[in-house]
Amino acid sequence: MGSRNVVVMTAEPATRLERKERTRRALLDAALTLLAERGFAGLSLREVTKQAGVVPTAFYRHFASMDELGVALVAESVRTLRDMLRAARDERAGTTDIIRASVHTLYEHVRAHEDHFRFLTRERYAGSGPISRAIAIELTLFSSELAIDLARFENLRKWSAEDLHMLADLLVTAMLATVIELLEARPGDRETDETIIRNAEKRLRLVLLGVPNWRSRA
Amino acid sequence: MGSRNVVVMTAEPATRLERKERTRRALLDAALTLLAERGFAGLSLREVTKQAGVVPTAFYRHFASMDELGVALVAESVRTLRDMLRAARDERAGTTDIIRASVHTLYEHVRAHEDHFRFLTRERYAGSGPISRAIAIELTLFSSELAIDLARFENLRKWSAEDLHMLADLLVTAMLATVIELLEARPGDRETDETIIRNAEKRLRLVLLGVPNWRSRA
DNA sequence: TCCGACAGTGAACAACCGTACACTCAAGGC
DNA sequence: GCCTTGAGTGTACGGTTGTTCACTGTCGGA
Repeated sequence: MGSRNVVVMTAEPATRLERKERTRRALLDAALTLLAERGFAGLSLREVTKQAGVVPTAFYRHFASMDELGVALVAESVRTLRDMLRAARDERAGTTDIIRASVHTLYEHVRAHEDHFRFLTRERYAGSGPISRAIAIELTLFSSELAIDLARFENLRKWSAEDLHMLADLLVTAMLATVIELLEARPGDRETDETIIRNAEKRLRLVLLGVPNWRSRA
Repeated sequence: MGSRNVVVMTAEPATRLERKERTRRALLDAALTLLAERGFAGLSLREVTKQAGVVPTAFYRHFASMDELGVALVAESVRTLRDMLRAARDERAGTTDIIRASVHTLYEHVRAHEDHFRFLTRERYAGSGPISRAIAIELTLFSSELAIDLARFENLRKWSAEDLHMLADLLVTAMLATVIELLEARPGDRETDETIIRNAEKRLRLVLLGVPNWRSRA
């Protein structure tokens, strides 16, 4: 009560563009906060602005509609996802157990950006709106990037592009399932986390076990 | 314009319970219809009753809240899912290509009950409400049933229960991914449908290819 | 130094929401 | 044949929603 506010604002707002960017961020963060316990469809413009500490009409200075705010969140969340893929590339370079390393980077990134991952996984199929569409597009791109990565492996050198995409999609789907399990786990439950990780590794191991024997059909 | 109404009501409603059941169905069907283009969170009680041709307050004679209506929809949709599993069991009994047969039954059932499958896949992660919880529980049960089925196969005789569940989960996840692809496909596009089916078969083939070489670790 | 641009304000609106309440009127047990 | 039960009606309410409009005050370029 007597203590100062927890969030300390960087005292002087300097330039005008910085001010604007700051409330834009406040809006995005407000939405992300509210999205912890509700789907995007359950958010109202007024709620978000209230949470951001701004009057409702100010919203329109930054976004034309809630959908536009949502698409911005997609872009932001996808960046997090891409960062993870890059980190996975780097991290597995030094190790022999690629699966273990990949799942580990996944785990770390999910725990560090729960809100982004929650948003992506929840809204992916939530409706037919612009947000689900945007996520679908970005996830296809993401899967393609992974396919390119996969093409470098010895076992996969002579796989067709189509089969590589199939494999990449399967891996992405499995990974996203793991993400959801992690997000639904009771926070701080170390034991559950390890079970989920072990399961994710098993799944990947099983899938990749089939790779050497793969013979593409018509 | 001059023609009679398309839907012909079975003229006399007979008993009172039947009447009640009929408007209950009307409410459920109204919801399913509206859910074709919106998420459950985007439905309002008033909308549903209007679509059902009933006054808003009549809703409470059947459900205490929209959530309760949603849970009823889960039960109904899960029944469809279970019917599918049973059909798959029967259908694959006569064939050698189990994968092809299973994917085929999946396809037929999805196309015959698009609304149920759309509801399940969309609302599965849509939030943290009673509906998502109900779906999660039912899907776990479903996965367990599949695991029991799997245990009968020669290749899987000596797999641990944990590994069987892992495999069942993986298969369910892959199947649901196929369902979503089918639901998102442009209706009536035969070519796209076949591509999706072929892809689904490939995915399953790859996963099951790893089975003979599986060695469970600590 | 002045002046325009513009991020944020505050009041007002029409539309919709869930729900309470008093009601009608036909079905079905006695 | 009467009387209770209860599915469906109609009105009314208080609250929330998205969006409009005219406004204020300050930052930053001329």
